Amino acid sequence: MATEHIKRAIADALRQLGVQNPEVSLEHPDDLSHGDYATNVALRYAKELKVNPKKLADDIVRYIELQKISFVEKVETAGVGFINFYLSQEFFAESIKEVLQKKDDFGRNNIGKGKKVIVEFSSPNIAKPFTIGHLRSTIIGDAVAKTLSVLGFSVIRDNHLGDWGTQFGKMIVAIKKWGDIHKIAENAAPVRELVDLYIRFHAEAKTNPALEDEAREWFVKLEKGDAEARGLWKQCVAWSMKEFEGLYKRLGVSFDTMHGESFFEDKMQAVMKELEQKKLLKESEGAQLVFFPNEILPPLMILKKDGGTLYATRDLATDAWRKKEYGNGVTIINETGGEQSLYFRQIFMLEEMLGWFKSNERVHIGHGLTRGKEGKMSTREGNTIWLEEVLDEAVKRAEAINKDTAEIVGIGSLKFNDLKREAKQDIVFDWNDVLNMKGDSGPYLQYSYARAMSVLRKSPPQLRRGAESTRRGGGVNELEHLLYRFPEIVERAGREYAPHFIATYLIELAGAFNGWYAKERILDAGEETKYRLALTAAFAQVMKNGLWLLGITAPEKM
RNA sequence: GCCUCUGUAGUUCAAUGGACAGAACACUGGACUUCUAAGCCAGUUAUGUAGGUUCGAUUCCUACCAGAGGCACCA
Repeated sequence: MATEHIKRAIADALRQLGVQNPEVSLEHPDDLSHGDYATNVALRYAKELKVNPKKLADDIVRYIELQKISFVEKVETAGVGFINFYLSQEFFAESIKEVLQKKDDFGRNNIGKGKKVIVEFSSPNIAKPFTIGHLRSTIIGDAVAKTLSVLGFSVIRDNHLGDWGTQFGKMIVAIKKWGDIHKIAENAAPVRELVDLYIRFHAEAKTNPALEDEAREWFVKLEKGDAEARGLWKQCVAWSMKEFEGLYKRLGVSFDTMHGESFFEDKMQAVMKELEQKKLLKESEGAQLVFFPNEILPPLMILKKDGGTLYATRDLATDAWRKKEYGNGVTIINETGGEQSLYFRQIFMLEEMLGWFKSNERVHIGHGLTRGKEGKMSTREGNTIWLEEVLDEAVKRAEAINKDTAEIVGIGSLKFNDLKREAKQDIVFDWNDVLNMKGDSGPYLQYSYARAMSVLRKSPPQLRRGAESTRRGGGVNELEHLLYRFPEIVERAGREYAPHFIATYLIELAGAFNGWYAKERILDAGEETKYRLALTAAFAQVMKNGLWLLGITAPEKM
C-alpha cells in the first residue's frame, strides 16, 4: 500500500531535479536498521546530473519530505547515497489488520487473472519404481501449481504418465521369459516384481543383444494393438496406478488430468502430417529428424528407422492436443529432471517454428539430480531408493519425538528439505539431511505455527478481536517488518516458478516470531496484549498460508 | 570434442548489480522454577583462480580449474 506512493514521490523529485524519464527501483534493505524500503536512484542518476550522489540524495529527500507520503514516517540518506524509508506505526497496524481480514486471500496480487496454465509434473513411469527422483517433480510441481493458482491463474495440474514406449517391449519380453503373471498378481507389491524383471532384462541384454530387438518388436506389436501385448500392458498400468494412488494420497497431491502418453497414441499422425507439410522433417540414416536453423541446436529425432515413435513425437502430439483443448494463449510448464533441458529447448524451438507457441508460453523447470554418494541412481542398475521407504523412514524419525503428528511432520520435513533450495541444485541423498527435523526445516515451521496457535487458544476470548486493536508505542519488531511482505514473496515465487523464495521467507518469519515469543510475554502485556495477540494471529495466518503453498500441513498442536 | 548447469564457512543451503555476504547443522558458552525446549540468546569460520565492465560484482562478460548432466533411434 505504500510502495506506489513512495515510487511516485521519488520520480517526482527526480523530474524536479532534471531527470526526463526517471526509472525508480525500490527494494527492501537486507538490514532492517536501513529502513523498510530503500532506493539507489541517487547513485544511478548522479553521473547524468553531474552531481555528487550523496548531495543528490539529500536533494531528493528534501523534496520528498515536503510531499508527506502516507504511512512513511521518516526518510533519510545513508552511506554513499542510498535513500531509506521508514514506515510508520500506523502502517504496521494497518497491515496486520489487513492480514487478519483477508485470511485465505493471500494478498492483493492477481497477476494471473484470465490466464490459463498447465503444470505438468510428477509423471512417473508405469512398471518402474516411484523413486526419490520423482518425488522432486511431485513436490516442486505441486508448490508451483498452488502458487500460480493463488496469483489468479487458472491452473490445470497434469500428470503425464510414462505409460508408453520401448520400455514396454522390454517389460513384455521379461514377463514372458522369466515372469509368472499369476504370481506377480498375488504379490503385495507387484511393481517390485516388475522392476526386478526389468533389471534382469538389462543385465541379460548385455550378453544377449538379440533381446533388445525382441523388445522393439513387442513394442511395435503393442502399437499395432496386438491382443496379448495389450493385455500385459494394461495389467502393468493397473498395478502401477494402484501404487501411485497410495503415494499421492500420503503426499497430499492431486491432479486434474492424468493423460498418459498412450492417450496421445492416435494423435501423433496429425503432427507428423503437419511436420511434413511445413517441410521440417529430413531423413537421415533411415530415421526422420528435425534440423534446426544454423545448427543452433542438435537435431531432434521424431521417428525411428523402424517407424516407431519417440518421446518427442508423443510430446508434440500432447502439446498440439492441449492447444486445441485449452485454447490459444495457454502456458505449459514441464517440471522434470534438469537432464532433459536440452531436449526441452529443442521442443520449445520446434513448437515456435511450427507457430504453436510463443517462447514465453513454454517453460521448463528442471530440477537437479537426487543422487547417492556413489553417483547417479538408476532403475536399470537396480540401485534406486523407493519413495515408500523414504516416507516410512521419515515418519519413523518423527515418531521418536511425537507419535500423534509423525505422519505430517515426517512428510513435512521431506517436502521442505526439497523446497528450501533452488530447484536446479543437485541433492546428494543423505538420510540425516533429507529428514532433518531441526533448524531450517519443515518441523521448525510447523512447530512455530503450533506454538502460536497454542497461545491463541489460551488467550482470553475478549482479547482476541485483534483486527480492531491498535498498536501502542515501542519499537517495531522484526515480525511486523516481515509480515506485510508475504504477498510480494508469493508473487516473485510465481513469476520465477521458484517456491524456494517462499520457503526461505517462512524460515525468516518463524525465526522472527520465535525470537519475539521467547522475549516477550504475549498474554501478559497489559494494555498491549490485544495487539500482540493480533500479531500472533497474523503470524499464524501467514505461516498457514505459506505452508499450504508448499504442500505442508500446518498442525494446530504438536 | 561441443553444449548446459553448479562452485559461497568444516558441512548443507540463502542473497531482484548495492550498504558490514545471511541462515542452519556441528562446536563452545548462556538464559528459563508463568503462554509448546523440535525453541530462545551469544561466539568462531566463506564468495574456485586470473582478468574485464561498473560509482559498486557472489551476481554481468572472457579465459582457466573442479564437479554434475546432456549431445541420433531411452524417457
